[in-house]
Amino acid sequence: MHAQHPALAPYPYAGAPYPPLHAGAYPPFVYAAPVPDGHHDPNANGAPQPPFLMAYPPPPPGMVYAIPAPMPPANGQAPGGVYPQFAPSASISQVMPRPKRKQVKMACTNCATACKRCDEARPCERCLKYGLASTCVDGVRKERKKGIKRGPYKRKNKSLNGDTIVSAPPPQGLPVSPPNGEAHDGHAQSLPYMLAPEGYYQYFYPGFAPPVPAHAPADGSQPPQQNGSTNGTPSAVASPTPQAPPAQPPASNHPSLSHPGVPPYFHQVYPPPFNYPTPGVGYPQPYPIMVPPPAQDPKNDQNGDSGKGKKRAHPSGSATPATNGEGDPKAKRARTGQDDTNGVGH
DNA sequence: GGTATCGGACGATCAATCAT
DNA sequence: TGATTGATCGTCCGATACCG
Ligand SMILES: [Zn+2]
Ligand SMILES: [Zn+2]
Repeated sequence: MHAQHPALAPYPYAGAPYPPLHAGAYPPFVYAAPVPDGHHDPNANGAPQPPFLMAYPPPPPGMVYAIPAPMPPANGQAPGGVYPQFAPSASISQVMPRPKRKQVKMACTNCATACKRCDEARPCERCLKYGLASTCVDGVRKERKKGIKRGPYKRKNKSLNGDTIVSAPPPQGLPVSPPNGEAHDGHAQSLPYMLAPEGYYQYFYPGFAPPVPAHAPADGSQPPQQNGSTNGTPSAVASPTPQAPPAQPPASNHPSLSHPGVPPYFHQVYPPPFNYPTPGVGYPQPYPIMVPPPAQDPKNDQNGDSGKGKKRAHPSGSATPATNGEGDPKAKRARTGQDDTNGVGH
């Protein structure tokens, strides 16, 4: 009930893995390249003129920028600080990576059951809020299956430029994985255009010609994808540098690069600004033009989830897990290791 | 208005593979 | 043996249903 939504508040809990939205230090202004859409007036919606001057939006809830962040309070709380990133939009999505969602290592049983965000604290925020503190404990991770055969791997060699050359696997060794080469969801292969500084993730702006010297397109034109199907999907662009992000556990602290006065994003190529008029003024609505078309490519949807929303399976009239599924939590997570639906419970 | 439900995307982990 | 790949498992977003 204490809706603490500053401006687009993320999550209630303070120990969040991502830094607070500080007005001043955060969103610098950046330019988003005009949408190369050829025809169809971009301003038709009242969107700003091409060289959009925008500020970085506040961290979308649960999202984090995949770049170093100022260390959190260090209260033994959230493991890592990562900067929130922003949700790409249609045009942007072509080159933009999507914001990364940070997850807690282990959600408490209540949150897990309810499929809601949890936090590191033990009576987690949510449980506290709903008075479930007493039952707020983390569940038990099931052990991963072993002895599963896998078939040949595709090797991705990298050139100095960071291009990834995928060497196709044996023609017939059809592995047990999706034929498309795509791991499972859209986790596309990364395509490093420009190596990010150590410990940083790779990021790009759409249509943004990075200050790359001459041979920019890294020797010719190396199509970003290896699957050839996703024409530059968001996720296809940046992902943690494929080759082992050097000095940092993917999820957390980013040691170096703490420039006193200069916010980290300055050192880093950032995701395109979403469309926010001005920071601190509340965020009315993103400019329409940036909004991606309804779903087409399910994998491409905004936050990853696309056409969500479903009908209730059963009238909750029965043993509905009281306040968050304490009722029969485990029952949901019955499935194990299917493949497609990922071990999702429910 | 709030909370509950839940499909499915996405993140993180780690065993199987592969290169050295 | 170390590095890399990719499947598995877990988290949780976000739409919808239900309830007071
Ligand atoms: Zn919790
Ligand atoms: Zn809890």
